[in-house]
Amino acid sequence: MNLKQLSELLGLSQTTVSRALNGYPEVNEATRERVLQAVKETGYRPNKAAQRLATGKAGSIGLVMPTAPGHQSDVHFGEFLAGLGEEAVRHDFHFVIMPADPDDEVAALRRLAISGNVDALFVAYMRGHDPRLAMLKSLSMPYVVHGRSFGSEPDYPFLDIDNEGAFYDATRLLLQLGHTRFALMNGPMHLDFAIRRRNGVMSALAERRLTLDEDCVSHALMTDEQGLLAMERFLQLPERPTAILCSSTVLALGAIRAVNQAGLRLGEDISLIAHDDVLPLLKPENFSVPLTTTRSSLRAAGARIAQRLIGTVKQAGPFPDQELWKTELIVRSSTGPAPQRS
Amino acid sequence: MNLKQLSELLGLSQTTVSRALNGYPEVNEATRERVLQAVKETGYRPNKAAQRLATGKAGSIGLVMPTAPGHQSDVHFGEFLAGLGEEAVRHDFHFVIMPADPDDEVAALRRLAISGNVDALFVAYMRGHDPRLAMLKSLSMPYVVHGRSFGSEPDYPFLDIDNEGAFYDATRLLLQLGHTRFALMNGPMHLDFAIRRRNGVMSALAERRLTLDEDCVSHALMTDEQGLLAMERFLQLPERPTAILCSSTVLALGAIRAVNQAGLRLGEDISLIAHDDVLPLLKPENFSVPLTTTRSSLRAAGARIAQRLIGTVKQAGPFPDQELWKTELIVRSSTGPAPQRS
DNA sequence: TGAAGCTGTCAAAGCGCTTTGAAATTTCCT
DNA sequence: AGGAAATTTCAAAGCGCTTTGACAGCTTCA
Repeated sequence: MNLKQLSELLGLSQTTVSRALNGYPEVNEATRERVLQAVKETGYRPNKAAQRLATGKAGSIGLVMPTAPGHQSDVHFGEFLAGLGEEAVRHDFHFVIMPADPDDEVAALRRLAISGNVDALFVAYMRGHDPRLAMLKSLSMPYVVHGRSFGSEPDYPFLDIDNEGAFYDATRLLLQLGHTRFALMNGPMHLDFAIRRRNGVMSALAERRLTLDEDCVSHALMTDEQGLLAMERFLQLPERPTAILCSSTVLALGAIRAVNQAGLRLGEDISLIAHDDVLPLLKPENFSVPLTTTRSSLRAAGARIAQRLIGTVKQAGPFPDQELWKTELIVRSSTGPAPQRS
Repeated sequence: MNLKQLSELLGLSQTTVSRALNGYPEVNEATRERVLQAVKETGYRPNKAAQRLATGKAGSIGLVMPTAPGHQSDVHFGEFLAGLGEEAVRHDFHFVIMPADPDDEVAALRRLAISGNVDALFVAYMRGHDPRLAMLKSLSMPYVVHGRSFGSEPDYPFLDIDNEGAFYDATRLLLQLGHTRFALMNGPMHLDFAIRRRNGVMSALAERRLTLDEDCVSHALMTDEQGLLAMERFLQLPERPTAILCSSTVLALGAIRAVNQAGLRLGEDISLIAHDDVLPLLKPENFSVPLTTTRSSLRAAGARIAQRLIGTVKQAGPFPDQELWKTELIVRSSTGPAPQRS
């Protein structure tokens, strides 16, 4: 069933039917009713590809999903998608996901943009000096970046959390508790958030003339296994750190296992603060020792970005171009005063 | 840059250029070279919407993502997507994801199919007597169901794991170890896999004239929090179960926390077998007490389904319509002989 | 009563691509 | 050399929708 058939059925022109459907004012209310009724009866749905071709609008947001055989999937991606979806479903938008090798991100993003399949782009997994930025600017298609790109001029639309501030505050809390030996369990080194979090830690330490030893930093995928491994390494250091900053509750999971296995007590021998993306499957308050965290909902960020993107496409008023969300520092039991030097 | 411009630039007709691009044999090799060269120089990309309109093929797989404010996102969804993506990227396919309220799945799926945006559908989160099945059959669009629908005639293309067999085997192992008091920590009751796993447990128990008490079954979202809560409930039962079957390693995470908090030892006081979807963020072998599991890679299932779907769209040979994958039962340390009756 | 202004409807063009069927050109065979 | 066959190219139609510009049919007002 297409427009033509429907209009023949009604004895109207395609024009009128189309207008009736799209809410144009110049069509008689009675006629519109009749059309709407027929749509219900026939189950007619406009062909999106044709609509897209005619209007240039597709009602969709494009994103690139990094994937490859052996490439670990990322919980954060799913959670973020849920946030995007929550908002998109309200506006009858959908997503076009282009899977791409992580090494091929720039090209994949360009393909997606040029394909004419999407109205706007969402970009994540930002790196330092990210090469996608230049391409996006040349594209004349709305986009929002989740995160930022360290080292690039911040002249693009983004939504980010204050990673540096979060880890600065967390570090200060631990300093106030008397800790002096710190370790950082971070995400992959090339990613922007990892760089900023590290900087946050370092600048808080610098204020006390402390430094972060190379041995006390781990950059790795954020899985519980990596958390376990990193923590085991830290614990074997001659000068064992007592304060751990951790880029994800998933990493913390493994880290805590290592702490337990070493016979140490969390919140006493070892203090730990993790960043909490508010993943529904892992609540910091339910850990056997509830976790002190810096918190910011990944899902909320997704919903907000979808809102901005869809709003821009629909030309529904201006949106702030750049948003920096503060994180909350929530103190629970995994942090405590530094143990007396043994 | 569109086809017309490109062909004018080359002094060829649109037909010839189109054919050259799409690998038709009736075009001179020299001409094809020239066209390919021009494409490189101009960066021309065909408009997908137009292609879709003309051919009826979109190069995309559609799926519905259940979402709503407050609706928990699901790790399994992301992992599955990674599997689909891994295969799709090889064939230059993409995904169209339609977010939809979980109560609106049937309608959302139909909208997606009729929109003309996708060539094939992937359907998950199957329920008992799933109403989507009838709709899919009426659709004349290829689809593959992940899972099955308990209570419906299995006359549709699917890929499923042998949930019943997995939990039957797991239960038998525990029976052989002398356990008699069982509990099952399952996913949401209406979902097909939950029904089958429960049946697997019950039929193994029935062979020994044992039953599964209502109090010893929990149906809930598969998060660590629900695992914790369910296990706490089980542990307070007057006749405490000693053998726990668990539908996910994520649930197991919480469950084990509860076991520890109760001062019980996993693998001694309590034996536990969990189903392992091979989520990259949670490896059963890294648990403080490595977990005995039934294993089947969700990601591999995703890749296989993508393969079938894409193959069907491209008419690349017939695929088996129905696949039932066996799971592996991997014994680690979380299972042990039943403790002596105290 | 006729010009002017609304309303509601329509025919047709156009979005960028593929594909059909025909035309132009080249190659082959007798 | 002459005609058939094969090769290469093309013009035009069509995919299903939106939108422009025109046109009837009614009101309205001087």
